[in-house]
Amino acid sequence: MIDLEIVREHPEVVEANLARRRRPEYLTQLAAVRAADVDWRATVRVADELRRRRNELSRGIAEARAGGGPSEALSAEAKALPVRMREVELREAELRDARDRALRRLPNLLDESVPYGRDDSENVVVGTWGSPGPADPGLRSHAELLEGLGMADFDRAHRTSGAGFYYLFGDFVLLDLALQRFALDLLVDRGFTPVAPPYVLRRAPYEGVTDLADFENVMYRIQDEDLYLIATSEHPLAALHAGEILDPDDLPLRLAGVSPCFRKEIGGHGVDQKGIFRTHQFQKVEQFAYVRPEESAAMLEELRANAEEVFRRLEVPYRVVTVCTGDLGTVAAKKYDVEAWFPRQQAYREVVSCSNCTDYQARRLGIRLGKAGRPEKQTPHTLNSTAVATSRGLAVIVEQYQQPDGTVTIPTALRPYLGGRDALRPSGRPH
RNA sequence: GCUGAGGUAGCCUAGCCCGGCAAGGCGCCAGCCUUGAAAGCUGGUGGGGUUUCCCCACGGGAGUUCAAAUCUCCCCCUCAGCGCCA
Repeated sequence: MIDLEIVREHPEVVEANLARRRRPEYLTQLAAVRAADVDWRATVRVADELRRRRNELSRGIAEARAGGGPSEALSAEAKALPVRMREVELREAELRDARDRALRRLPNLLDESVPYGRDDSENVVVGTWGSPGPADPGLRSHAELLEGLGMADFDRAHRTSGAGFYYLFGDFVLLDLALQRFALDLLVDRGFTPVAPPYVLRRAPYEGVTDLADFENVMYRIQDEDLYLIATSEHPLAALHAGEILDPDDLPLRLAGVSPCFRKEIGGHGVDQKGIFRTHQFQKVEQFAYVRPEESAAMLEELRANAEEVFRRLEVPYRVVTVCTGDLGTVAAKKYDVEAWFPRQQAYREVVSCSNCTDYQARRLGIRLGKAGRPEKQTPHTLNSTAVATSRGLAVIVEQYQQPDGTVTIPTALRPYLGGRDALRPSGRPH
């Protein structure tokens, strides 16, 4: 959530920033926040005065009784006060709630370097690596290849669990684990601490890490429980320090989350729907960092460099885009996507999302900076980035490394994790 | 799931039975002292406001009352023991 102080002191700055997101309702919401805040402050004064008088009378009654004197006159006035107070305090609470609800719905302030644009077609390419191969009509989709190898069964999974789920088999399962371990080792080398987080979160901490629309559209809820399946380990990693005071000397904190991810909304249409590119469930190794405010811009580049390094070592061509103002999510101030080259589709598709959430997440979670015994008002920044998601990461490897005979060569970087296997070959799993 | 104990400021704790301005310790900040530091001493150390003062804040909410940390009701969370369990 945006700092209320900034809204009060520099409303024109906030307004100009929100306007860049090209959603007029944000400006309406901002106006609502400001109006409710002004009214709230005025109402607080009235309520304060009533409470002051009541406290004064209460003390008078207590003193009169202690001195054995009469207190009836005071009591008479005191009895009349609560009626008026109830009314004013109700108004005070309503205004505060209205202000806070509207404030929480406002998106993060955009970083100045975010390009202005309408939608993902106006994201700006900031780097490419490797060269996409020429179009080849003989190339097969990853789903087709995996089924041919006996390493995935989508049809049965659709019957047991619905579209968006899958069974994986044999060496492909080992490849999945190898890819996770490969990414994790790379991060550990670079100072990250691996974290196995809880796969469910309560609603209260969850509201701190994401916006409310996600509860309707994205998250699976456990029936009759106040628990939601995580959509990414970013969420439990952000909630990890909710309500705490972090020592700036301990920052930056680099965490590498490993977990399955569950998402109801998997959206979109396009070629090769079948497979593991868009799924309700996948594994992900996630980078997460808590940093001092002045460090977050540099940390965003660090996380991005790590994500790029994963795909370089896998020798998968990719490009990096800066997500434009119209396509940026609520929580991020700036975001890069890494898009890997899918040769059959002849297209770059998103495989990594790398975000600087600045103080937006941390403030909602009640995280502050401070030394022991000396909490400060300043809020740390949080950042997150995919290292590798082993749905899309696997999909692109299969497409990129497919051979004419239907086998799939294993990237050199992953072979040490696979006991010397150099290819996925038909497993002979009976159908 | 059952039983019990708890939730008070950055941390730890008292107050609750018996309603009347939230006490104390640690940590932290400042000052004094000191060559310097420690110790010691003094003051300060939650949020807000129209800032000599006032209001709010004791897990959350409702109620009783002139007045609630304190009494009543509902809910949430944590810990311990028991039960169940890979």
